[in-house]
Amino acid sequence: MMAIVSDIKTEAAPRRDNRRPQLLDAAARSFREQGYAAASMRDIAAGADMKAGSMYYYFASKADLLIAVHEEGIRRISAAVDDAVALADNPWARLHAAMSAHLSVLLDGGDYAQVVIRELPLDEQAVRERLVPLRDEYEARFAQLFDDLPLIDGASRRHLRLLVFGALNWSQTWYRVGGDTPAEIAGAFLDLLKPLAAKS
Amino acid sequence: MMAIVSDIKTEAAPRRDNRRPQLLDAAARSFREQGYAAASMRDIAAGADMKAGSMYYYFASKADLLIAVHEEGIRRISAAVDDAVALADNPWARLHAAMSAHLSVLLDGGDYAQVVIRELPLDEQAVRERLVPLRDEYEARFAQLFDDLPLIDGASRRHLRLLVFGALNWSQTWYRVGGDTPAEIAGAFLDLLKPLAAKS
DNA sequence: GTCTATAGCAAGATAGAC
DNA sequence: GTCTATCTTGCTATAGAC
Repeated sequence: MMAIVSDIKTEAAPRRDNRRPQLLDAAARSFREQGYAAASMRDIAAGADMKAGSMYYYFASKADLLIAVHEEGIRRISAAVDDAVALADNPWARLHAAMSAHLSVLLDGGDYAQVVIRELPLDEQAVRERLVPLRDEYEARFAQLFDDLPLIDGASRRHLRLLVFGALNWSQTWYRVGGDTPAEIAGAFLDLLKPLAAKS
Repeated sequence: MMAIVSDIKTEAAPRRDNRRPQLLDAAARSFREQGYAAASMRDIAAGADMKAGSMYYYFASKADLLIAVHEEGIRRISAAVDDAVALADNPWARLHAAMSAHLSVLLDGGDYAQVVIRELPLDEQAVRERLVPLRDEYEARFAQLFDDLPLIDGASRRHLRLLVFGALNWSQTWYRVGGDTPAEIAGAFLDLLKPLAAKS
């Protein structure tokens, strides 16, 4: 009997942290639109229909908010890339799938991924130390994909990775909706590099 | 007689705008180290051994300071690339020279060029409208260099330019002094694309 | 949990003495 | 030209009522 009452109480308890997701969405949007330094806690709170003071119930500081946005952004883009890679069955197809997924999330996938790529606060050393490992862990997937490619002798896998990954991330600056799709961009870049494939 | 006196006075007059260059240097350094939004006018002034109020004699606003830094940065990197290109005598050599010069200025050339590449204030529309044409004019040089390459059929010059130029600019994020030199990076990237050269 | 109110501070910019 | 002093505004973060 007591156990039943206790269970009912647990089930009926209001969910905690109910509005944390909206707050995080609003933060991601403000950070993307204005940059981390220029975004204000008031604006972020307003984006979640909240007053500035209230958000400190969920996040202790603006830096914590940025870290949480990065974590969520990395989680999303990692999942998208992993899912896409799993469907491909050879090294070049896996790389193409990963590039397409990376670009899709970065260019059409909302605010989180764009913040991850663009916002590394240059001062605030403590924040950098939290965020850089998140990025490195994500990028390690790509290093593996490049290592697995069968290439002609003399091709530098490291420079190939830096070339491609840099170009993908820089695409934020020139991409426009209505032009090439992410999959087309990834395909066009890879076509330029296919001559490096080893003759089988 | 009067003319002579007048000439002497003109010649003896103190040079105007004497400390504008130091101020610009200090601004470039602060913008690079902290980002435009996070840099403060007080810090910039202190970097030129000046008080904050004094710098408004030279620049009417923080935005004007950023525009002036961009203009000087574009001037420097354009001159470096033009000089390097002039010494090369075929399309691939010209592109390699341009890439090396671009990277040298960007990676080892001080604060101005890094600000040009990295700092486009996301809000402040009026500032963007001043800065984007500066960048576009610079980038047009590279478009010409790619158009001049003799390539095998089917290679997209536009995507090749986006691939290479993006990778060059992104190199700021991974470049470390003591690793590859700018010329080596440019050479390694181009080696990966040489299979696209048309058979002569 | 969310609010109002505000502490405490730093920012960009201006005024006027020198 | 450069200074000091200050205006005005906006910021992050906190306190305490509800």
